[in-house]
Amino acid sequence: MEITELPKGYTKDELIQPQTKLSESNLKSMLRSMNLKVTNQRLSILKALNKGPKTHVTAKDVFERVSAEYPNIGFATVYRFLKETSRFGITSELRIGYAPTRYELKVREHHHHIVCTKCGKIVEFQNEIIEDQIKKVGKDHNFSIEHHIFELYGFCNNPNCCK
Amino acid sequence: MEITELPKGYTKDELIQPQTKLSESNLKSMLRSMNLKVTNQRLSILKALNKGPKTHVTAKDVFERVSAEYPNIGFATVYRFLKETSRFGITSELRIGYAPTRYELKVREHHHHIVCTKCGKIVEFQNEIIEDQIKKVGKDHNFSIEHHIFELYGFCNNPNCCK
DNA sequence: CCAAAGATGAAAATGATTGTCATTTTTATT
DNA sequence: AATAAAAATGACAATCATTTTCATCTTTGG
Repeated sequence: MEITELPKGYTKDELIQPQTKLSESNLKSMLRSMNLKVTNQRLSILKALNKGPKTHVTAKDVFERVSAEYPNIGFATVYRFLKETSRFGITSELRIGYAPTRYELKVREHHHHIVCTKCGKIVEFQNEIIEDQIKKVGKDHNFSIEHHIFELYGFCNNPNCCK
Repeated sequence: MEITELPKGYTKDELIQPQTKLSESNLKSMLRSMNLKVTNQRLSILKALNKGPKTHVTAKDVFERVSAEYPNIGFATVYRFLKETSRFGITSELRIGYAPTRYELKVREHHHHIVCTKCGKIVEFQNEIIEDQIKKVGKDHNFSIEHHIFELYGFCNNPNCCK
């Protein structure tokens, strides 16, 4: 199986941190901190990003969620704004395999993913030793590391995973 | 600067391992090990992959190199075959930022990349501690890890890097 | 040499993402 | 509250990497 989409949901214990509730004013100050104007569309997009249980969402996912509230919203608006959130560090971009880019609000703790290439299951993990090594590698090569991509792929050894 | 292409060349000391020369019969047995028929186009693509100094090449790069020898080769042939090489583990796919997929022959030693997001410079590195942790993470989460993506992004602190 | 099985090239299709631009909204300032 | 400048929006076209399709050609085992 080629991974082209993520699983529909996650069980709670596979998430590093449960979904956080963000108030309207939280969201507004997010926008202000980005020096962007506060619009209903943007608030709605941020709300969509913060809506569980699926926390890594594509522009299409967001578009669908927001369309319910704003039936006229354009695709470009969603794309444009998602890109800006990542530019401003509000979200992180997940680019796994050939699937469309996924966005995730950075209110969640820093973590990485293990992807099962058979069933598409995603499990999150954290590893301090790796984070320390990343800092060391940066120092050794005289780079200021700003961010990193780190994804593991393999097979989950679950009995319920498709063979 | 948004990274959309890699730098034209590498200085020797930034490469984990210099380019290896592969003989025609090496290449042919590669193809046989993939259970694929031996065609001039495929040999030419493998040669292109093995031609330095740029070791991470896009389908377009390969297409251009091979076109010199086979002016009629189709883009689809290149894409199709590159994808197969990666499926068979002959190459690894590099997907950095929004740039087109890059392929790299796996005759080179396993390594990762640090990408300067200002000037596009790429430096390769190896880190045993991280490799060990990857194994550990897989074990801890009951996954058989088959491969991983790991790329660092930041700024190279070189005086010659564009500010 | 011959007949599958497989590979190729040309061109169209796909699908995510981006660009354009006329219109509308936000917001700081009267 | 009215207003003007700056910014955002939506519709839609354009890009661009990658895939598909399919009719034609090659490879390869017998």
